[in-house]
Amino acid sequence: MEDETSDFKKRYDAIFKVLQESSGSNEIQLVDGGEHADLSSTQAFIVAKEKKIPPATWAQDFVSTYSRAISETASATVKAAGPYLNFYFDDSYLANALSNATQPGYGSSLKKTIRVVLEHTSANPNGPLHVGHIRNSIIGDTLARAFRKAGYRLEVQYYVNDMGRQIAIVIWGFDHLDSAQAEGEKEDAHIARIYIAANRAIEKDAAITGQVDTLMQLVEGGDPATVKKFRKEVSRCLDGFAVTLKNLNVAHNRFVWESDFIRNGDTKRVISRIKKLPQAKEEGTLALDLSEFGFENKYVIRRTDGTSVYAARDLAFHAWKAANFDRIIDVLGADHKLIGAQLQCTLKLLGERTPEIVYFEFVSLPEGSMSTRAGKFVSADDLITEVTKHAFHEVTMRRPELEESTRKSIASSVALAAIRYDIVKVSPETRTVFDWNDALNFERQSGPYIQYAHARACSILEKAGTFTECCELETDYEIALARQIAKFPIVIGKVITELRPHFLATYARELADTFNSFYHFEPVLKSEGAVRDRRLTLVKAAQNTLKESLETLGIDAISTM
RNA sequence: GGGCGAGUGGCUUAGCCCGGACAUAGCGUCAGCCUCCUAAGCUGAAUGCCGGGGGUUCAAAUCCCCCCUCGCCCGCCA
Repeated sequence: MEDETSDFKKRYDAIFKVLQESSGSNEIQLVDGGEHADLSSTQAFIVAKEKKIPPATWAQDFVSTYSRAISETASATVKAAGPYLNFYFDDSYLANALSNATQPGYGSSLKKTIRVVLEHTSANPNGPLHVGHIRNSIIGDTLARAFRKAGYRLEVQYYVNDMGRQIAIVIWGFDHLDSAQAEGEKEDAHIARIYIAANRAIEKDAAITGQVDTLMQLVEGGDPATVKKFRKEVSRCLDGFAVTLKNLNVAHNRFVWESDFIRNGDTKRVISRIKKLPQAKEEGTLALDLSEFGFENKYVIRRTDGTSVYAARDLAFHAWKAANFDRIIDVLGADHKLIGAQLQCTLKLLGERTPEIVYFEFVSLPEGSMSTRAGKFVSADDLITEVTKHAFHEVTMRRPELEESTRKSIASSVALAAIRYDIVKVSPETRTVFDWNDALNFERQSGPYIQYAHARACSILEKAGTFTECCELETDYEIALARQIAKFPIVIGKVITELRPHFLATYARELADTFNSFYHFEPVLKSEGAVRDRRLTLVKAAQNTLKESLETLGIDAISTM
């Protein structure tokens, strides 16, 4: 089990301390050495400035004076490359890492007691999930998996916006339009069809807006018949989402309904607390003046007619999360940045724990932004269907001898890998345009590419039979692979501290790259004796690390493809 | 108008928070590799004023200022 006391961290801290002593500086430079070394330092430049000596000279002096200390406290050697200091861990570092990496659950940490709540997806139930929504789902689900891997107690929630205007429009459509469900039509697609039709009707006849308002008042007032209708259609839409999310290997622990925060009085309670804030302004509406924090507009909490707005329910929801969890994480689209910041600011004023918010930029189509209302979107279901079809075709071309059921099973795993990886690999702040060619690409920088490396490793292990574990490495390819394997627990740690799941996507791809080079240049099954043993050990470690990486990405680690 | 984010080879993309050693990789292009562990693979080549301009620094894709372009947001919607 890796933890705060991991081998890497111990060595890092030891070297850090020596650098502190030797330079007498407050500022210590010690980073990943990349291709140069295990760790590198540019401390010489800092010291050179302070003490007016050439950096290369100081680096040389450091090596002669502190080599011994480095060796004793960090089991590492140090070399000066001009002004740069390069630190190389001794063989035990890779040997330990390799030995850990062959064990099930590699990369997991000790169980932690803090409770984390993670909210993601939370799309309005007015139509199927589309390729924009599932960016939220996949970022959120990958983070969730990384948290669990790191030993956190985690609850994943979906916040159901069941009393919004969009839903009222859907209900109006069901009441007034030809709304029968078509043969074989999925619930969420059915609801989208009615929602789109209702919006067209509203465009033609503005009077309908008044009827929609009436529905909203009825539902907030708790009119039983209206509430029942809302619940029914929202539930049906969620049933549709459940199928999509299951196909994407995305899971939630709890669906939290927005209207519950009206019913249980939480919204009222949070509003009365807000009233007491010095920033509160009651002039018909209840609103907060957050201008001292840089927010220009008023943050409205309650309408003139006494009903609450979304923000009020969201505050109640977050106050509840704050009371029950130690760390709160929300995954939201970039369009929520302003209201997210206002929410955080208000919770702070109330003295509540504030959520950490992960924002992701929009996915658009080549012809422009997506819109459920206008019916302009690529649904996640269609995406899954098309990619699976393509995957089945590819599997059949490559492995015609396999049973059809096996090919189908591989195809669905490959499709899932392609979709999830294609989305999670780009950093959240990068705006993307959905592209069928990218979605259907199963080559390098794709999920299937990483699955393929894993399948190759499995194939070798299956043919190898038993072997004696051996962690003494020789060639450059062996060492490069082991170094990459050793980084896995550090990457998991980075993903959860920085809330950036694409680090893991990049890591898994690099691990597959390194493994493929090793595979190409270092024959395993044809080698003999100790060479065979250590290469098989490496293959086992690589296979297991690829498996753990893939599974944390929510991708099946299949053993043949 | 204000706020936030982005601009990196023909296309896509990492690095930016925390400045350092030849800017990461993919697609596409070109040249190679299956009597050898799955070619969804591997090797090599060409292609970059890291949007523009200033500044800070021994050192800037990275930090600061200005400008340009694009996206999102600025509702008693959610």
